[in-house]
Amino acid sequence: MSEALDTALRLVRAQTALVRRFDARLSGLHGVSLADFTLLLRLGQAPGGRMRRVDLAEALGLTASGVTRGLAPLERIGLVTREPDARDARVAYAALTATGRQRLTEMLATAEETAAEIFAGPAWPAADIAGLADLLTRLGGTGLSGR
Amino acid sequence: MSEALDTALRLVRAQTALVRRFDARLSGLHGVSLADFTLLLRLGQAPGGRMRRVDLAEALGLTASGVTRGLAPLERIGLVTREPDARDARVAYAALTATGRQRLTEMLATAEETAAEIFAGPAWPAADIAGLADLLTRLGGTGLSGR
DNA sequence: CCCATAAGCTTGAGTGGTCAAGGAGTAGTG
DNA sequence: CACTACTCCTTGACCACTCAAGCTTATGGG
Repeated sequence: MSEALDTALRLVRAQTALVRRFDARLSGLHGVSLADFTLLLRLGQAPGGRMRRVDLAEALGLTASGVTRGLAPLERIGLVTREPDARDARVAYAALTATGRQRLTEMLATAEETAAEIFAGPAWPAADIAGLADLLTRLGGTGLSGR
Repeated sequence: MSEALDTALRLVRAQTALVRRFDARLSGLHGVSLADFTLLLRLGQAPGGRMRRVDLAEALGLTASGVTRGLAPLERIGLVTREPDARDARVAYAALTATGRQRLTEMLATAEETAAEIFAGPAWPAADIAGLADLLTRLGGTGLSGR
């Protein structure tokens, strides 16, 4: 088996472990999944705390319908609201509410902790973390702090 | 946002892109998903082409029930069979059939091609692919050619 | 020998996503 | 101004997986 295929499969495998770890922490402390958190985080990074659903989908690597479905429960619990666009009646922005923004900063703290634990220890000097981030960026996944 | 968290989220994002790409190719040419392929590949690497479901689950990063559900359609189309264990009546091995083994080698070829495309170009010297594989291995996902 | 506990597997219910279809609105072109 | 083609979003049907519960078989200690 080629190194390339092996690497790709390792990445897929590593992801499931990561996701499980984040999910456990986030759902235990805040009742949200990693997917929920990522969605909120992305909103939080957008100007005005709001984005069109289509752009959210692109940023998260989901389909439009995935976003619709993911947003629904977050609206129900009041972390996100739906806002119309004055110019274009087709678009429905997803916007962080005040409590959404507050809860997000709490979640962010535990996500940071979790990430720190994952990359803790002598096996993970800072340079390697940065190196990994760099390699992953080349893989086409747009990432969260770029665009 | 810390580099660690950013890296973790990038990895998650990169995975969805990778999976989509493999799924498209594999399902187009062979009618299987990446998950199916990985399962078959793992079986193919095991001595005798067979494994206990529990071990398969561990190797793939799934739960036991995930394996049960994933194996079912592969049994239906005759790529895998169920084999009892002489010593322990609880265990049901999953074993590649002859046609399963043959189809697997075809799938492997297209998976290799896909991986090669993904890591093609000057952005991906061999050393970086190996480096990425190494970093991913530290992340706890057991990978497919070790154990 | 019997029982308690544990291992291996499957099943029902629920979740989180996909895809295909469709409704509503916008924009460009004759 | 009308039509066509496209964009944004949602919905129904489905799929892949999880968790919790349960069944069957194994095992070790009294």
